[in-house]
Amino acid sequence: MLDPRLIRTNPELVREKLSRRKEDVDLDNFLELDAQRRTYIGEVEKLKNRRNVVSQQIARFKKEKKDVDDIIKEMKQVSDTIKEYDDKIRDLEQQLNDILLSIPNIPHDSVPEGDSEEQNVEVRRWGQPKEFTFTPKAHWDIGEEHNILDFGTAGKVTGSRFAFFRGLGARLERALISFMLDVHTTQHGYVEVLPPFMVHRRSMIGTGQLPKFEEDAFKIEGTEYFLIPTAEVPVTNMHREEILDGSKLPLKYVAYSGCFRSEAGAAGRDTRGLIRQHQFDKVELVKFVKPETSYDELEKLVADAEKILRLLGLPYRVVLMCTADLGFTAAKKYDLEVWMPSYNRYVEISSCSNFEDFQARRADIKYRMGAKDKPEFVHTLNGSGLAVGRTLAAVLENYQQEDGSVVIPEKLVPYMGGIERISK
RNA sequence: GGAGAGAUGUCCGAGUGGUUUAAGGAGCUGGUCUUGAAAACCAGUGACACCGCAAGGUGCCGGGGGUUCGAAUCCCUCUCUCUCCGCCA
Repeated sequence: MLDPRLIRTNPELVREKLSRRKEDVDLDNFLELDAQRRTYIGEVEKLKNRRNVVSQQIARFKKEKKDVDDIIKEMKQVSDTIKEYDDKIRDLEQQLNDILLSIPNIPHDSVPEGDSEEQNVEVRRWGQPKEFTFTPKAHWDIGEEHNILDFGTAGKVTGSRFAFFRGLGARLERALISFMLDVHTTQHGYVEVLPPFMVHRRSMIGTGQLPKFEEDAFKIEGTEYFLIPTAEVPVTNMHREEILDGSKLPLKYVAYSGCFRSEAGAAGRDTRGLIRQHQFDKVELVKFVKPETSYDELEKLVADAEKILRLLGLPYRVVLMCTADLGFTAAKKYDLEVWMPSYNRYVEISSCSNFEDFQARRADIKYRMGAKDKPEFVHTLNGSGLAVGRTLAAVLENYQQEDGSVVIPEKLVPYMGGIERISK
């Protein structure tokens, strides 16, 4: 959510900044309703003041046994008008809020302008894609060969875009989760959280998944609960409607969760394998920071996520998203893309964003330095550290051997109970 | 799922329709006293949000709605917490 005051006082600036997203945003309606709202508030507050004053007068007069019928009759009138204006204001505020919730975040000035993913900018690469002496297999073939991934049975039991992990596949998934959590808690200072996998509507609005993208989410029938599409939602909303102690910032959390995405519109892409599933595991990093540090914190967040790929020895690159590929809520976003041999290209495995105060406004998360200071909105950030299913896919593909076996990355061996290789 | 109890300012806690539209205490800030501190005493201080250039005003006693000239107080509804029962990993 943008600052309504900024829109009111400097609509041209907002318009110009938003135009970099190549999206048409109508601010005129907002400005019009906003002006109306303030007019009504001015009127109704005058009346309320009169009501308060006269109410006390009535009490006094009654005590003195004076006649108050006329005043009460008049006050009835005033009261009705107040109700009328309050209704009007409520209605206007509802409309204004709906508009505010549907306006995307303003891109940071350092974000390149673009109208498609073509204009995303590669920032750096790490590692060399391995030269295979044979034709590398796709991870779903490797997985089925070793009977560690089973998509067919998942189709029978649930439907398409679900998977069974079994045997060493299940163990590898679990090993990756533990490994990532351990690195982020012990080396990067994050506090581990295991959140609810369902949240109510207000939380989904708080982080920006709703109201615009309801068709992407799974909703539990007969309840107001949504399956979380990412741990970002419950973890960011942990501090909703709170005023945090500024001296305790930044707050850093790492959370494992299952993630559930319907992505109704995305059918047809990446239909095979683990890349695009309705349910997947993710280890998510979330930070609450002071505004002046948020861009430094974003760089650190990216580095923390990169660390996992480095420790696993998976080649990757970092890409800065252009304005068209930012998503609704981010002011700036980097993607980490891991090398996937069967795709013969880099594939997104993490997305790290600074939302500035966009989510903080929606979820009402503030901080205060001293007891006398005014509370201010925090900046929130998050990033995958990493998407676990895709990491498993990347491990299978990058570590496959000519004989069909898969070598377990050194750092994962302790988490695999000493197993160094998956083979038949 | 059933029954009951509760939700008040930073904290504790009073307050069942109007004589301060949040008492009293703690805390916090300043002062007196003291070599210093504590204690005591005196004074001040009540989150937060909105409107306004400002003065000031308005809202806020878990959320929302209603009754009334007037609601923390009465009514409806929702949420959460606690206790007991049922069910259950």
